[in-house]
Amino acid sequence: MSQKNANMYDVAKLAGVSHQTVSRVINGSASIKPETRDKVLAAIEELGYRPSMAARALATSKSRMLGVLVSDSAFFGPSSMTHAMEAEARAAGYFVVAVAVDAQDGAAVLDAIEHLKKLGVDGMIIIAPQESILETYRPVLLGMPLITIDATESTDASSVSIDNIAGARLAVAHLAELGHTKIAHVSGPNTWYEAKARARGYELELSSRGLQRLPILEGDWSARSGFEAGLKLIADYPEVTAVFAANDQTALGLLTAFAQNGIDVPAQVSIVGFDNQDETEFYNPALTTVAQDFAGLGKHAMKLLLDAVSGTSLATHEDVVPKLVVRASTASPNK
Amino acid sequence: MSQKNANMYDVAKLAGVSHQTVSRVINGSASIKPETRDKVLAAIEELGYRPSMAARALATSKSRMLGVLVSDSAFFGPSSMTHAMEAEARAAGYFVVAVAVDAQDGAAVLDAIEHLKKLGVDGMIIIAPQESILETYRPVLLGMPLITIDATESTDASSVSIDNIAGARLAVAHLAELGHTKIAHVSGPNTWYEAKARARGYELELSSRGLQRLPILEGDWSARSGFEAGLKLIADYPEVTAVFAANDQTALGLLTAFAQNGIDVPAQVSIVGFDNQDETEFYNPALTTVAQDFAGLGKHAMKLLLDAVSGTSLATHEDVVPKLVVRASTASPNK
DNA sequence: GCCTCCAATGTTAGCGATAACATTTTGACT
DNA sequence: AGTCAAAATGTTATCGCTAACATTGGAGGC
Repeated sequence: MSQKNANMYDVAKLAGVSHQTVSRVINGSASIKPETRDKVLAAIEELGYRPSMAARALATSKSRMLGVLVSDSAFFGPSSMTHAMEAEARAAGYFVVAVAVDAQDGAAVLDAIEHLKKLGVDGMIIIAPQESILETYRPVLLGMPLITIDATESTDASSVSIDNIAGARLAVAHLAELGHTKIAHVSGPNTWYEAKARARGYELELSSRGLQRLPILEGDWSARSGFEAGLKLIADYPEVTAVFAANDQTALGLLTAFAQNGIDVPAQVSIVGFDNQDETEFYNPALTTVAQDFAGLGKHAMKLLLDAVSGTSLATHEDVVPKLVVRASTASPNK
Repeated sequence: MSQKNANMYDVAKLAGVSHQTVSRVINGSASIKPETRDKVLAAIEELGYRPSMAARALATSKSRMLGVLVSDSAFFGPSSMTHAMEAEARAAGYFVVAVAVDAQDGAAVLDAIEHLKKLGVDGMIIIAPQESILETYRPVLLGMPLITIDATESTDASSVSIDNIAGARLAVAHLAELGHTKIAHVSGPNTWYEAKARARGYELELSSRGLQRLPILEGDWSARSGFEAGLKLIADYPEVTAVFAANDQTALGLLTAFAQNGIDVPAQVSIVGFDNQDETEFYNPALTTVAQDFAGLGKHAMKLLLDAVSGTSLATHEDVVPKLVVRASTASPNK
């Protein structure tokens, strides 16, 4: 038994045609007689032939590989997003190489991009949660199809974003409509686009309603930072009756801080999160939050990249609009 | 300006040497005069030359790409695990292509494996949480370096596992030592190795202590299933004073079910989770749970694969031992 | 029946690296 | 200085595919 994998010539010989004909069959060329195609297909089957990606890549200078650069801070969104991207790419016969790095670490990001270029990816998606990444490294990526997922307000055809401002406004509007007037915000780190956009949405909605803006407490997306912000709120801002947290984990920390201090949510304080992670429904109380369609976003971004790579540029900018999920952590304030 | 990327011959010409010498410099061959090396390196730098992975793969029949097959049920562990793997592989100059599929769907798994073989990966890691994957598809993978991450009791050199049985026993022992005698278990789906191993550990620890074994409630890892199990426990097993949940999310559901029914945790019922996700510290009350080192596991698995692929087989089976993190959700029962 | 044209297939030449072998330096030792 | 092995470098073939051009064989027009 020959261990060596069959190549195109082996298939050609068995099928009694030239290797080029085999190539044509594989690539679905138009002018192939059905019976020839069948012979070739049978030979392929018999030999268990699998085309060599390496040889194809060498001949076409297209690797059919796509790079995805993710921030490694293991948050909820990116993981479902990358899975969706991978599925989409795979369905189109592409391969995804995802690289996770700390977006804060410029050298690491550069290194990761270099790594992907070394591989010879045909295009890239960069999930750019922080300002640092985008502008600095764009030059390095010149000439390469690139889609970014960010929270900027750009309407670039090569970017996809969730409208964080709209999402934040949704959350704050909900609180305002319940009758809250002292609404605080615990933000994410303000080096992050998303954190800034949500904070911006918070401010915009407040001012459009003529409500007083309270100091924004800066967190770091973690439950711990939410917890600490909660303690500070209790100590320094007793007038606050509602808090908009930049993400669900922060909201969880807040929930715990209030619970431990005997403050009832939502009777005394209302809390809204952001992301709608699976578990939030079972927080105590169930969390009112802003739902993001991460998977949909990832899928859309990958479609754009696939378009760009294959030349059929249907690329359009799409703002994914988040929506509010009202649960038990919000109520009208006790006057 | 020439758009075309420089190749090895361009570098050779600029450096005034043969292309083979360039190849030697790149691959760190021993017999190269330092000054020649410097000339070549300078030329590489000047041209911004990057070796073509495709050409190299074709010539060596090694792609330097590794496949990782993950279950797409987006749980906590796999994501930190794959990140750790990717980092480890990248440091060794390898590329990781991760494919996420529903492990339950046999056709999808086969398809994913086929996808990776098509790419020509040099080896694979399969995170095999369910029985279905492993035995069925091993034949398809013959001859390919393969590391599995599972929860079996095998001590195969090509597998890595977290000792779920030991972890479960830790949790149950903790409860028993607090004085609990009626300890219930809410398991994961019993098609999963991990779920079965944890249930097994639960049973083993109980019987080694001569404690009564209660019916195991089967959940599906979700907070919802934990919640529902909690309601059933309250209705049907009022004698239960402690619950060991198969994972943290299930524990969260339990926490909520008890809270909503006015049952105090830990005063009336103690709860232990499994995984030690970041947020568990801020559950209300803070969750006692079994910590798993997912990142360490992923890193170790990748090291094994790298060894296997590069021939330097130092491969050893390693059982990663989880450890208990005691927090506020467990206490001695009120007699 | 001959020519044209097009569909179907074949032939040859790279893509950019490494492998294997050939050749030229170099330097140590007589 | 002359010899010879070892070190350094060069040459040629090859990996498995696609691109580009070349060839063949009928179907249809006149």
